[in-house]
Amino acid sequence: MDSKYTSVGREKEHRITYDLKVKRKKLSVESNSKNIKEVEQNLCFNGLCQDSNNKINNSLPNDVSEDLQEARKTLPVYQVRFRLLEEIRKHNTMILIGETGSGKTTQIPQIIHEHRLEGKGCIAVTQPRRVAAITLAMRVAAETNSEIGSIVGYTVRFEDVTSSHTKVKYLTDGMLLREAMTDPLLKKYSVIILDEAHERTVNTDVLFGIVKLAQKERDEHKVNTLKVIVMSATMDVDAFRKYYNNCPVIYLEGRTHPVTIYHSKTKHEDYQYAAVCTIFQLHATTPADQDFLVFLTGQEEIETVMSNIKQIAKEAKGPQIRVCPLYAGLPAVKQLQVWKKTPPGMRKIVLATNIAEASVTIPQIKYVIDTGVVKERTWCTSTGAERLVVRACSQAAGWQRAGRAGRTTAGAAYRLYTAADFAARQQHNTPEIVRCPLSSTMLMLIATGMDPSTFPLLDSPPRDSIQAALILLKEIGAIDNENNPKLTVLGKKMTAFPIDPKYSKILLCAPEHNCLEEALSLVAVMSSENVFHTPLHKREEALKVKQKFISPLGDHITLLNVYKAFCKAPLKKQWCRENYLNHKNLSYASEIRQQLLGVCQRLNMTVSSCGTALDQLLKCLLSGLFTNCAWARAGAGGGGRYVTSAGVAAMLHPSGVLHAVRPAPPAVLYTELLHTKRSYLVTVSAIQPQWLHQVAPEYARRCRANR
DNA sequence: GAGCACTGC
Repeated sequence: MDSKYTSVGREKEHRITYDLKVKRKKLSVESNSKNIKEVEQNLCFNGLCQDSNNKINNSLPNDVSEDLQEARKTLPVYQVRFRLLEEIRKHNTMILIGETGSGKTTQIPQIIHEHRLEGKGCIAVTQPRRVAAITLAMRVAAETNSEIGSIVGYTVRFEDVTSSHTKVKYLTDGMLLREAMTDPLLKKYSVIILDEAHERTVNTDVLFGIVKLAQKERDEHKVNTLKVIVMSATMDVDAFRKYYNNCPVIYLEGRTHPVTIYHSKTKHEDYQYAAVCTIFQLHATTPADQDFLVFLTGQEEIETVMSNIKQIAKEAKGPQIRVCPLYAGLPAVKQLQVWKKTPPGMRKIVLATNIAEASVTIPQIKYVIDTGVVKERTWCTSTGAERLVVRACSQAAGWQRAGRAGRTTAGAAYRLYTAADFAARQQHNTPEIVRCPLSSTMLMLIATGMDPSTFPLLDSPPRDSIQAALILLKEIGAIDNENNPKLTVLGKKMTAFPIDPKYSKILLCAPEHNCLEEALSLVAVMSSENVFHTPLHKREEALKVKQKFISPLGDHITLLNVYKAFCKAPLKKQWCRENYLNHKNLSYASEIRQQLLGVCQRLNMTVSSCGTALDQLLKCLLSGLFTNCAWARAGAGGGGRYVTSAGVAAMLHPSGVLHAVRPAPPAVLYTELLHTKRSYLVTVSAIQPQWLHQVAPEYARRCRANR
């Protein structure tokens, strides 16, 4: 609450209007800005451009398939289908660039299937997100007038809606990766379409390589040919072409409404402040039915700006305002507010994180206010510490954000940074694979029979990062050595679990500690997202209700208590609301538990409970997380200061239950090392130092030697 | 005594 804005609010009589006036001058915008439409048109060639109209509408009436057929015919893709077919026939690999609304994702699989280009095989279309895979499949099933799960189906985690005669299958890229672990040649597919390639998720990047190798090998061994189509919005086409041996690139026109871009003339020191000023400047001059979308970096920032807007709105001219926060950690019920229509004469202002950039679409947005920043997670190879850093977003992200103003009508985007600033930014987001931990990915590659040192990646991660992942896998016993890694028996079992390898190690060790029952619950919760929801202004209350779950043993047992209580609660949604817990994430954890239990049963593991002997569970946790130990620093007065086995000085995070405990435990295990203002251990439990010798003797000896 | 962006199996 200590923001600069609060002080503006407190002295509102004489300051708000003054500041806004000043800002109004400063913020006057350039009108010679680019128009997204123009940019799109410049991208078209090859005679494939047609002007047309289309939108995948989620609320489509599903009773009239004739209408759907008519709608299909108006799509840009439809107009050029024969030309496209010819290209697909001629080439086994191609890149297809198409903007939003070109219809590429729904139509191209259908066109291929209508002409039976897939032969006896199946057409796979990958998506980075579950919802997209599901809704696209449903749309295409409706268009082909077929039952979902027959000709057209989808596969996502927890859900497989396909059958033996499915020919067009939408699936998440993670799902196709898992299939590749049992069949690296992906023989059941004759066409694989990798969609949203520009997002460059780890999974898509790995798939690029898997598919490339599968194609080559199938060619050499005369197995049925594999056609690969990489689809994307604008992206680094040259790099992609090179990667795919100079394959052809085809451009399709999309259909969005024109969006006018405005840049600030001067640099703003404080983008939150500039955002609030811009909001009220637009608010005073535009009709109430035109909604705003503001891009911010996170929960706290959104909450601060929200309360500032509410304060200023009491004084400001213009229509009534409804402010809607939107971030992933927000309970689903509150997220829904964003899609609720406001009464006439009331304006909706959505304050969102990156979630609104691609994951969700809000209709009726007329103005986008882009602060130009994003919060990004980075990771340090040598210490294993993670950082959340606010940094300038890429040009591609800037265009993506601006495009959100042109979904329903022509709109405008206000960039709170200068045109020169924009031009100086990096063109594309840094691919995730070069900035995240790779142990899961490496384990998966090895399980698929790939050699991590020669596997073709479009962008290679730092050598350290690969090395660190292999060392960890060796450490937890998943592979036999780091240089020419082969899976061990344990490692093979680990790959059966769709979770972090450290967590699968915990589960695999649980039977010998007699605590698989508890380990399953805990690993499921740890694999889900944060279950605690702490709104800024209700923090005290949220902390108070948390008390009843707290275990003196630490955060892990506390999480277990939360999960157990959740399972027992009869009215779960209401119970979660009362206890400041996130229902969505707890339900997700319970689905994960179900899935993990299935894997354990297939592996014939004994599911038993340690009852009140929670030491057993902590030892078991340690057997997977033994590289995450920290020891209290000798002589550090007051306690709470630790040093990790990698030698990083860190403190217990104040949100943890051990934070207030005195004397501080001499040794702890932590789930996460997070660097913000200082280094903190997050999600921590106390351990007996001798446990480390029991569960990981070799590692313990080396630690001792180093300390 | 401080704050976690977003996906996925």
